[in-house]
Amino acid sequence: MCADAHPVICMRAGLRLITGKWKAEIMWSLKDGKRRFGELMRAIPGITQHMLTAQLRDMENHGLVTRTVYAEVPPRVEYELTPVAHDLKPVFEELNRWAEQHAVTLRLGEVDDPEDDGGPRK
Amino acid sequence: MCADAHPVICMRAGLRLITGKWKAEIMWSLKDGKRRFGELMRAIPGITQHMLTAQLRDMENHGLVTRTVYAEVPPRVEYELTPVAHDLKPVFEELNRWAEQHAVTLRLGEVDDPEDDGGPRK
DNA sequence: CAGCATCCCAAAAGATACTG
DNA sequence: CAGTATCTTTTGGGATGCTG
Repeated sequence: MCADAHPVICMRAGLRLITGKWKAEIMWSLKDGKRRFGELMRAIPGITQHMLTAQLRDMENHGLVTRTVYAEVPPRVEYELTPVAHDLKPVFEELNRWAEQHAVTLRLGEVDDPEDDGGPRK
Repeated sequence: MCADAHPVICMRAGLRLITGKWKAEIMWSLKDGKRRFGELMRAIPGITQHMLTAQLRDMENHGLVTRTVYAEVPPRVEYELTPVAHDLKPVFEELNRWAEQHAVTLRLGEVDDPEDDGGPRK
């Protein structure tokens, strides 16, 4: 279905699923269990409602998260990673290892957004 | 320098370095050794000169490939992965494993480009 | 609370033509 | 051969306002 082509084609398709400015952080925020929409907003500084909604929908369509709506007032919606998404853990672990190991060489500090709100880096 | 923030921030920065429609395929084409510009063009169907040049320059700036120009006529330029890029192998291996394992669930066949040139799928 | 709708901008990617 | 230079298109991302 995919492996009949070069493996790299399959891989590239997979890579696209976890690509996007916020997907990694969303998954990171969900790795320990369910989270509500508002919790995610607060857990991910800088993201807008629009983007959070969009990326969650995207991930939902690709089977990476489940969305559960509770018929209550006020409304409550919970998101949770699927087993498939949890299976990505080794990928992220390897990536993290690589990124930290070569952070200096890669000048990772300069790669990402200059969204420095003036506050200290923690 | 990067690990002082949440690990996910560092990882996201690293992820951006290998993100792009062609980077994975370029690295794949270079994994067994040096290649000339024209060889890469032929090895990566669909890529344009413009994009190949741009991505190679980008990767060069990030220390993922080296570019060697030979003063000959006709000109010859060879590209090669750096050790840092080779170190990405485990990441790609895990990603590939994940993608192939869940190809059906993720419907990876529908994710990527519909660049079906009319020929049969293999 | 958890969104959707709308408009807008910037970055990524692609087409095409030209060159040392 | 291995690129540059332009231009156009596509995509991703963001700001703001409204709503069940």
